[in-house]
Amino acid sequence: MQEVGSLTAGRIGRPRSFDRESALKVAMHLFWNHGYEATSIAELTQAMGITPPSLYAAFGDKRQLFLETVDRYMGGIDAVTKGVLDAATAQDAARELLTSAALGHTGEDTPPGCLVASSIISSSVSAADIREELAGIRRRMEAALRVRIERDVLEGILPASADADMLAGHVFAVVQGMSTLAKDGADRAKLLRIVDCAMNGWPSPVGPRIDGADEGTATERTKYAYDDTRRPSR
Amino acid sequence: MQEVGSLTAGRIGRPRSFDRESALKVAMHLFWNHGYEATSIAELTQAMGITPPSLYAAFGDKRQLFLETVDRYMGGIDAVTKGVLDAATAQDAARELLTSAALGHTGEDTPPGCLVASSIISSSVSAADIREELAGIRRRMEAALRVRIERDVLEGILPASADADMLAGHVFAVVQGMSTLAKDGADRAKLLRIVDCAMNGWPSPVGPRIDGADEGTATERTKYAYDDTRRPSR
DNA sequence: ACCCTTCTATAGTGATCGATATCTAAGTCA
DNA sequence: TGACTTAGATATCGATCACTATAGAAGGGT
Repeated sequence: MQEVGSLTAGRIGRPRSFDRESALKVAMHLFWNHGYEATSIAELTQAMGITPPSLYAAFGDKRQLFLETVDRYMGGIDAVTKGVLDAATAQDAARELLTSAALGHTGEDTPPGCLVASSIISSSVSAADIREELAGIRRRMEAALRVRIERDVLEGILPASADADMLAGHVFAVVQGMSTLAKDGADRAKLLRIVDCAMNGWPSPVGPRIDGADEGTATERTKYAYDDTRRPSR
Repeated sequence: MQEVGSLTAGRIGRPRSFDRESALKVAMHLFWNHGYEATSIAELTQAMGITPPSLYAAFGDKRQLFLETVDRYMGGIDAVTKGVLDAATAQDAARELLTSAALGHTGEDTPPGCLVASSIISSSVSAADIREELAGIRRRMEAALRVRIERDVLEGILPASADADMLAGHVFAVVQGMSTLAKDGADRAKLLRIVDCAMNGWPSPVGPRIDGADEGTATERTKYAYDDTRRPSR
């Protein structure tokens, strides 16, 4: 996904006259607003201030451009899964995922909803590969959370009756659903209360107290400073 | 939405050579699979076994055809909201909504996911009205559940601390999210367990026992017989 | 039988889709 | 400065989009 030539100091030939990074950001916002298929090359080039040949030369094609915006949006999917696995408890990881989603879906300077969630639904036959790619991202994140939950069960932090598959599935169902609600106009406060509601169903910890475990509700923790250059969640 | 002439016994002129009802069912399945925008007139006419002029004569245009399939899918939205308001308790209504959704999203003879949820996301500028129509359907159902919850609070069945807006929002976030999970291959058992997880967060009833209130979990209640001619949920 | 109405099929409307061939402008190197 | 390399702009590609004008086919009413 990285340009080869951009690493070399002196490029021969005419240098690019637009900023690739800011153009990518514009494209991300467009995809974020309308989804993958509903965003046309014409819209993209107009908003990015470049012509179609420049877009194709710089980003490959529409598909690659979209996947690159997704990668930028996620801040690297590994960052998300790593955050889940590194959380103090599985419950913290779940709450963190949900809260990040609620905040990310209602940013002031970003379109409502989730870039990935907005594009994962639409499924014309030609975009089946895009859909599968996005589904894979969600599955990897869900798997990370599931593994984290199972670890807590093994360590006795969560009761043995805790169903990791169910809990992780529920979390990502809520993440996905909050994106739609945000697109329909739900504000940040409502989403954060939904996060609290979603976390109410978690089994109580049974083990010893965990250092650094955060038991505060999402609505108490609106202290996040969010920008759209690095987006840690979907 | 009903044809005027179909009510009169003897129609002058050549009668329609295809079954309107079964053609509508085919169209519903296509929209259900790919969403509103990703389903083309060419796909529709081919699958329905008719030509474009016949489609437009019988159903108006693509938009009206889709809205008619949605109406058929919901079995009339009033049926859903009435079911919510008539439930024994708000908690029963919520569980019923979630269970119906989990079952409807994983029917054996129907596409995975939800017809409405699959089309509510994709939002090209030209389909903004469709999107708003679907969002209105969701909002009306959510409002019905919210009213039902507030009634239980007033009657002392739910504690005064119960947040109706939050609880209703959470339910429909899960409904929406389950549709995506189903499209990604989640099976019925997983969705039903997610329903149980979602209902775990509900506040405990504080009032006297309600006759007919059902406290069973969704996974115990897989006894539903589902067909796709009447679809009570999204 | 005829007329009249409606349906169906062929074909094609302009618009837009993603993607490019071609040519010119604008730079870096020797 | 001249040779080389790449970016940008114009124009357009074939395919597909939702939709329809036209004309022939097929039935009911009398």
